[in-house]
Amino acid sequence: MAYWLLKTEPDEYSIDDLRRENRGFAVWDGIRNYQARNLLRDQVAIDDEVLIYHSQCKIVGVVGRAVVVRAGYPDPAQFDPDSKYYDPKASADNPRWYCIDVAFNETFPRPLSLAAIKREPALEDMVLLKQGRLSVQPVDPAEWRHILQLADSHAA
DNA sequence: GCCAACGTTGGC
DNA sequence: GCCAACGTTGGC
Repeated sequence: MAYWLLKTEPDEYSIDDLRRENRGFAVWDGIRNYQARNLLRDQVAIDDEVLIYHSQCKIVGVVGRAVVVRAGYPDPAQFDPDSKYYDPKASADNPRWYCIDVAFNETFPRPLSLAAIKREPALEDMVLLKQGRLSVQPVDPAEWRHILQLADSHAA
């Protein structure tokens, strides 16, 4: 059982979009970075828990959480010529990119902003702060607990 | 919109 | 395999 952080741009796809998914889950596709791909393919497992992070927006930060309902499998978008995620170098025999399925769990009463995360000594080693550009990243169990506590205390 | 950081590409 | 050029990400 592991913890992850997934980035998304809310203008493209937000946690509200995830909450409203008719099927009850989203295909987390379009990840086109090898380090993130390796995590999706090799590490992320069903029932792992996920922080949803909004980037490139007004309030940048962790906005809620979700759960992995299907482990890594080849991203169908890479085979679709009409998709912006199409990759002509990928084939069914030799897929390059992987996706997972995630289901909504909760939206925090208030987002935990990046600025607030940076203020927490307990979170100073988060991959988020060390490797800013990775869109799928591991979260340490202690970091996970700390973040949920902060999110709870914001509810008061 | 700017710009720093970082990932990818391609010539050699 | 190096490294410069280029493209993208993402905070501000």
